[in-house]
Amino acid sequence: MEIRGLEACPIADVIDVLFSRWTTPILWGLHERGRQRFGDLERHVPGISPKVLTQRLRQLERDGLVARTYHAEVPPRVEYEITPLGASLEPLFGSLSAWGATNMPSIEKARRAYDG
Amino acid sequence: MEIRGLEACPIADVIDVLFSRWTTPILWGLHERGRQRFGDLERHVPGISPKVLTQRLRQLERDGLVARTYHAEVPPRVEYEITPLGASLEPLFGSLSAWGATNMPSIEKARRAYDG
DNA sequence: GTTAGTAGGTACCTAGAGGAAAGTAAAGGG
DNA sequence: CCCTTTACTTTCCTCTAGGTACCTACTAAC
Repeated sequence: MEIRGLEACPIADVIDVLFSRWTTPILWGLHERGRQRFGDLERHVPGISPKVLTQRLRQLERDGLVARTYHAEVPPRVEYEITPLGASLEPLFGSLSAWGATNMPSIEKARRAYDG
Repeated sequence: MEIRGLEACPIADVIDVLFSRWTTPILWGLHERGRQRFGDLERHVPGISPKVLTQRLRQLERDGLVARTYHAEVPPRVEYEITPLGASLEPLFGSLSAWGATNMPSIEKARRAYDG
């Protein structure tokens, strides 16, 4: 990773894709409970509105991280699932989770020290 | 406190710490060019305003990822550097960068397919 | 006395993200 | 003819993050 000379952050675009608001809870929900319908996601991602859930799912679909399957029934049924590209995030999220488990206590300690 | 779906996503709090806006360009700049002054950061993080740079530096300092050193001179001189806790992010950012290098082409391809 | 140079602080304002609530489509059942 | 269900879509509104511009303290040098 020799990006010396580049002033912009080289992982900025990756972060935009992976960590924009609501994306990780959605991906996590799909990863945890597998393929599921719109209403299931709405129920399991606490606090999200249907408008924003639709927006984020469209974005994830456009980025190829989530696949949408529409069943032309009445009432309509739509299923979402993680694509192989989305599944390739698993080790990344794993190390993120591991870093958090190791270091979040230090961060909270630093916060208490700073605030006190 | 921001609601990102805390109950549903176990890495939500880590993401709030590491990937809130402007934090990674700042950390990257400190990592690339080492200890530096406020004005240097302002120049090297393109587009950031002094107000927000101050806000983000205070947040990073509070979280223990960045250390601030104030020199009581005239004119004042303040230096920022990454702490060991901040430096522990290097492998994480490395795998993030690697994932991007491997998969961003797939994402852009998916976007073109979706748009077309 | 006034200017330069640094690291902010503060007041004001705007843009845009997101919330709430209502509307839409479709087919079958009553 | 209306009701039901689902997955949105649309409209309206709010709220806040962030931008702009100006203000501050401090001393040396001119």
